Amino acid sequence: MATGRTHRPATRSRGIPEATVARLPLYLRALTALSERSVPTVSSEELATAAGVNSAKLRKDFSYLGSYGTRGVGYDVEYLVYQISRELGLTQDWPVVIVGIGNLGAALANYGGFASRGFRVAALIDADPAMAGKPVAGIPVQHTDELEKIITDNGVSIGVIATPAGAAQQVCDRLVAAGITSILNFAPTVLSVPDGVDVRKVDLSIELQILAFHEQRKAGEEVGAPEEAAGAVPPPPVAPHRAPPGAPGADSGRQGPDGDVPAVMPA
Amino acid sequence: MATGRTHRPATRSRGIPEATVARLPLYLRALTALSERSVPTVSSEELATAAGVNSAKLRKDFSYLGSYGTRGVGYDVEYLVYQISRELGLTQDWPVVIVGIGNLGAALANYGGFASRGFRVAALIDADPAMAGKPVAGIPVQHTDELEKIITDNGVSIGVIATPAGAAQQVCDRLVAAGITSILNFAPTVLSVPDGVDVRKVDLSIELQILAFHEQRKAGEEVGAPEEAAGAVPPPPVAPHRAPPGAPGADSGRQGPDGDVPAVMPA
DNA sequence: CCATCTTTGTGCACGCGTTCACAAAGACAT
DNA sequence: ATGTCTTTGTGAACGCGTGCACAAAGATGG
Repeated sequence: MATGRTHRPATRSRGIPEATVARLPLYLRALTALSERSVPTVSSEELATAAGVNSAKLRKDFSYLGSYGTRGVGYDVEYLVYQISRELGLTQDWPVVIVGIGNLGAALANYGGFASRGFRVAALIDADPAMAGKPVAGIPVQHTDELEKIITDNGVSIGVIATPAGAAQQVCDRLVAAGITSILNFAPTVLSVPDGVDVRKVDLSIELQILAFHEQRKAGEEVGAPEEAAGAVPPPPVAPHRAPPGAPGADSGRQGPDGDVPAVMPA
Repeated sequence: MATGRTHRPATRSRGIPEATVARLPLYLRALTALSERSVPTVSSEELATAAGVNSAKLRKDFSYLGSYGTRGVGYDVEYLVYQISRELGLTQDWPVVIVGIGNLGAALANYGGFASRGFRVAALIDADPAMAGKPVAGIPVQHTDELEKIITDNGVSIGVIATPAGAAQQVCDRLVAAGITSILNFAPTVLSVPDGVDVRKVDLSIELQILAFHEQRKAGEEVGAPEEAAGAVPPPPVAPHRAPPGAPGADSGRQGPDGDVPAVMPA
């Protein structure tokens, strides 16, 4: 997958493992589809297949929520949809603000899916004065100066950061100071936040790099062990200080726009 | 984080744990920043802080790549940048195709960051005939009919799916049939692929739901145990078949555009 | 009311990943 | 050279997550 866990090792609330929480949305999606087809009940086997997981894992996940199944029959779809929604807190309204209305921010704002499942775009915020007032997805963009006021007035607790990497930490600090306790970060930076604030990150660059790693591995196995040019692994730095011995100019002069691109970006 | 792992449990190639591979891009990013500031060496402690991880973890991660550090000094920045880049396969060119040029697809295409780190957008593909030929981010969009030809002609092995959920599996099948072995999926669907094909997914909806879960938990702890309205947990379905007893109409009639939205979307 | 058959819920074992804690390696000063 | 001080590399313990396999629960049919 393309997401990454951040800090906060075990959030184990009432005993629900973090790994299970991460799968609940998957089950919910599959169940919603079944619900729309008016399927009354579903077995762990069927649902597991639909969600792309192991049936034993699914049953164990559900066991953390309680015993909602009926042996010999399976799970009641509607009931399970309700239970999971409630457990995830989707039965209530979650106002969300998106900061950084560039290409990605605009795409996220236009993304109608927000409305369903209890998430509502309360405001769009951007630092560019030229953007102020301009409607994006039917919502007028507001200037960063209004950030604090917007957060408090709307009781927003979830913020989405889609700014360039350079502005992310600063925006993050302001969001947290204004009372936000959950952040979804699209900027390619490590955000530092105080305890009690959750951060999850979405990073296209990292995902691509992980895929490249496996891709290279696959290609390498086929041939035997091509391992780059010739001398497999260049010898470690013998004279550690100053310029490294074996390090070729491969990545030299690699600055450019790197490190300040809008949302999801390499490195 | 906002990404999710898909199938392929242990990819443990030459002994590099999957968890370590997922962190290498993080280290690389921090190292690149240091490199640009011309910092010659860095200790595991400093680098770990910059990457937002534990120093012991970082050292163990690097130990899988080999002994590239110097005791009493730290790691040579340039050398490490090279080693990690090579390990991740970033020293070679990776042509990528983006399928589904809607809001998100366009945002990804416009995202200049692709260029750095060896990733190159080889083509943009969309099913809408009206989009054909229209340039997005300077690259003319091509029709889906050309998909197979584009893949083979350019030797593309990595594909990005940014189509509506309904079209994702179909597009995925065609990509795989055409020879693609790595897929980054932005559509809110579980893709099934044959062995040997890696899939990673980015799902805004799931990330938001996970944040909502923790947010609800935080709010609940403060007050005591508000747990919804009154009767904490509605009794389990006594008459399992037919309509579930306690299930309120909370999520009823929840179809709408759900399940066919462009890229990242709820449920 | 009993037998059979389906499917859940979970005890258990295993493996991966994380973290601690420290010995060894090497830089640096004297 | 020798000693001190810094920092790496890793052995070992621990905990979480996964998957197997099965007993118990309940539906269903006679």
